[in-house]
Amino acid sequence: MRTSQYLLSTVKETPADAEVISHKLMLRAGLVRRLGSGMFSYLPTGVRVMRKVEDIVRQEMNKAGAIEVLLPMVQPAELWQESGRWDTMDAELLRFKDRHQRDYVLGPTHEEVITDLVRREITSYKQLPLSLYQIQTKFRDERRPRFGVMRAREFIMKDAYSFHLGQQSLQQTYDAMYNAYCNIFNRLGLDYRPVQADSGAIGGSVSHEFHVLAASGEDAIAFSDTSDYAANIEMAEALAPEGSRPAPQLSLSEIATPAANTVAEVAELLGVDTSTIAKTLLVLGEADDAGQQPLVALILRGDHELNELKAEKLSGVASPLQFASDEQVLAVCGAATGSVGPVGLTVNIIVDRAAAHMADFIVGANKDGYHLTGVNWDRDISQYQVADIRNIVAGDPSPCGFGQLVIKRGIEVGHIFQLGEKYSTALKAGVLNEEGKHQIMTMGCYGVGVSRIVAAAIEQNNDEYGIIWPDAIAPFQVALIPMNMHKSARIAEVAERLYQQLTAAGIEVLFDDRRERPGVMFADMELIGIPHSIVIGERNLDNQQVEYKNRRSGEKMLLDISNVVADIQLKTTC
RNA sequence: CGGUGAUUGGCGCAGCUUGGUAGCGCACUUGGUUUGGGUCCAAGGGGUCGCAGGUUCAAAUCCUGCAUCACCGACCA
Repeated sequence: MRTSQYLLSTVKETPADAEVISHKLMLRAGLVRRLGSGMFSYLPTGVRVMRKVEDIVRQEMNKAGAIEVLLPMVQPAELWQESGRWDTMDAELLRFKDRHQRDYVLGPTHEEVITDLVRREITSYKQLPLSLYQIQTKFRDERRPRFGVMRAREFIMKDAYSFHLGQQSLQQTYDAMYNAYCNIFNRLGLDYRPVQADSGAIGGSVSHEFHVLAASGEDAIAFSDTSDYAANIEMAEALAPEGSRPAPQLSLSEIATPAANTVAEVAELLGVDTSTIAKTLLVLGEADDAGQQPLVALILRGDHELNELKAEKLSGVASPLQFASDEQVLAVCGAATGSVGPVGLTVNIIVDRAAAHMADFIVGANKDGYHLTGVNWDRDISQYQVADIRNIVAGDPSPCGFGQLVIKRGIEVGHIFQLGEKYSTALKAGVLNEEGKHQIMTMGCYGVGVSRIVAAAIEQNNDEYGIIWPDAIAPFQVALIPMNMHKSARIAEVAERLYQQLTAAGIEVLFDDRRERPGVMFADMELIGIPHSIVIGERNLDNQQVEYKNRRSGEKMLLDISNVVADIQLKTTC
């Protein structure tokens, strides 16, 4: 490609609305332009990168035995009513009507459509297992789109769905997909981790997320410092502290804590560490037969945070988790939220494992402006159950039994789920099994955020001059930069010749044939992040040489013109 | 959805307090100059100042409403 016949669209100044580095660089390097909130046009360079990512994903999907399809983005509401998600999904599902006033949705995901397709096409167990995938545009009406294409409303996703006669078959495909995902991210040249995850609203049980590690990531991931264990921070189990609980030393007494309502305020007032205080959170319990929701008290150590996901999974706790109102708190314990405590409380009490290990601790006195000190389990509070309801913190022992947890941030670029029969049951998608009986299929689903990968790769690979693409997804492999070609016939001749030779050898070259000064060319090629560049100048031409420079390492060397193609082939393949 | 802020040429911004001819840098066009790291000089084109209403002799500027966008949070996963 010649720059004179290309749309470079690089800009010097960063548009004001970009916050994260990938967004800034995607705008400056001419990869995307914003059309509206969370919607982006892809310029030629952006498309080239996206195609590279798609090709790798496509190859690995095919290798894993999945077959490519293409499903409509506009989907009739009936299917979503049939699965139940028409009612359960919130405004993230974009709904609209056609000219006949029929309801439609803009597909945020395709479980409904694929399950409908498969239930019509597949009738026998002999046709299973079956894996289908597509690479296509999705639309999710995010409440707050941000970080450029990283959390856009319209984005490109690879979504695959597998259909099985039973769990064992699903597990096999799930494992194959897991490996395919590892292959994908290895080939993309990204620093990533598979982590255990919650399956959330999509449904199902077993689930892994694939995260690209980056400080700007929206998700927190917990890793063991000595084993392979990695989990979404919401999923990581907080183990009970080692050893037995210390014996009570102090007797129960009441202390005035005027104007101290938070754990931090109480700790400061009393001159103690927040870890010696137990905080009591009142939430709604599960509705009983009469529709009443009794309150439930959740007790945590003062320095720990409630994990809402863990809490709402407990029986007796309402899901989604809902905190008690001020009136409800007052009615149950006779004090405002700042002074609630478990002593004498008549509701069900669920204690975090770490909090259950405390002795001689401090709690609210259920009396405004007072706390209790020297509180001890069993002696002062007899009825309670213990559960894991907190977020893990760095330094906690790893649930796998090896090492301590460290917390890093990641960008979720892939997510695989074992869906089970959630959608196949709702849509009555079954086959005749070996006994000739109708049997509901078991499903898995597997997503890769293609456009998000582009941004994530930039988050991980950039410097003060711009993007540094991994070779596998660079828009061009080589930048060919002639110095003042318009003034030197022999530079023009060498440049043209190298361009022809490299292109003929199947190498993607961006030949900067603009009549620009050298500095402009260098700056643009570095901003775009082309991994290898060749500078042709009078300086080295007398020796029949050109200069090579590596974008990532900064390594420079002289290449003989006669060997350029072979040398570049070596550098781009290894 | 709550909070904060923004909206002036393609991009980045000033002007608004104190109403009176719409400006700067980049980019673009033309000529010259320069040529191994975003040259320099000169000339030029391009803006109903987000929209609607109000106040005023006069509104980019003051008032009211609306829209759009971004950031923080919640939500989602």
